[in-house]
Amino acid sequence: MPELPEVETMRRGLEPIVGGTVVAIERGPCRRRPIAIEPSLPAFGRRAAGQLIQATGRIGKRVTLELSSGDSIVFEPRMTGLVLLADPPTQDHLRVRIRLSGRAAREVLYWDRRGLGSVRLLTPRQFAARFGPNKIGPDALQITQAEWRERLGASRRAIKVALLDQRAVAGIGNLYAAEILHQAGIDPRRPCTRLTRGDWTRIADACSEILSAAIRHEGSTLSDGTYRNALNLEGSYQNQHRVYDREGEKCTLCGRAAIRRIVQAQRATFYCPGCQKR
DNA sequence: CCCCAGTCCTGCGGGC
DNA sequence: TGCCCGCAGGACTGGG
Repeated sequence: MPELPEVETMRRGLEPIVGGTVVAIERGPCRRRPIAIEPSLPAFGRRAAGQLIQATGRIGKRVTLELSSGDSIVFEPRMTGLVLLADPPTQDHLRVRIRLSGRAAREVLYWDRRGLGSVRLLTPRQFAARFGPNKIGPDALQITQAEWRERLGASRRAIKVALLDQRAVAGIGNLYAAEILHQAGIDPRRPCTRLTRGDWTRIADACSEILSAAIRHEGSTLSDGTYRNALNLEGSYQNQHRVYDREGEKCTLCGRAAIRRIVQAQRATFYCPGCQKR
């Protein structure tokens, strides 16, 4: 968390600042260990100041602002980062403030409780090096059925583990991997090599259905309450989860089996042994 | 190619 | 009731 639906919701919330101009970037009041900011703030400010924000974008789980200079501001929220146009949840974890001029919001804030995220200003060359096709796979909302098979079909890894590989497909994290496989009716431990053409079709369909439904609900705000959209409002897709964090509960799809929790690649995996076939 | 453990970090909830 | 420990997992690294 946040994964593709949450990051896409953040991006959409930033649309009002398109057409605005960057005035300055400065550190927020947070006095903990600083997050990764590149280049250092003075250079960041010199290069970004005066630039028009031409568009918002998203690369997997990162939000981007495309500047008229060709440079991009890239926010990577990791576990607890938020990109905000509204007041942050606390002042204490407010890391970066980007002041703007123009019709809409006066500033964009980057807030991050755990501070694992980053804010970067990348030249087109740096952008291409970090996010080229050899570094990051097709977006989970764009990937075609053929690409699913081509990119993952030969892997001997368990399908759940492969879904988390951002070089294979970009944007899926632990929560949505569980929900997608449940919807597709596939056991998370099944090796990719043992998936049939029909399985890949169901994964492709489940992926677009689950992620677009989650975007419609503005993402999932879990019990820790961290995730918020750009206006600091909670999402509601957590109410639609069928397996994630529901260990022991009866599956709402088959109505019979209890949801199980296992560990794969050091991460929790939730699935329904009744609905999801090996 | 793939796996595992460790790293960053904070807040919380389980257990005693 | 209070305190400590372990867990949450996104991206990355180094060793096997």
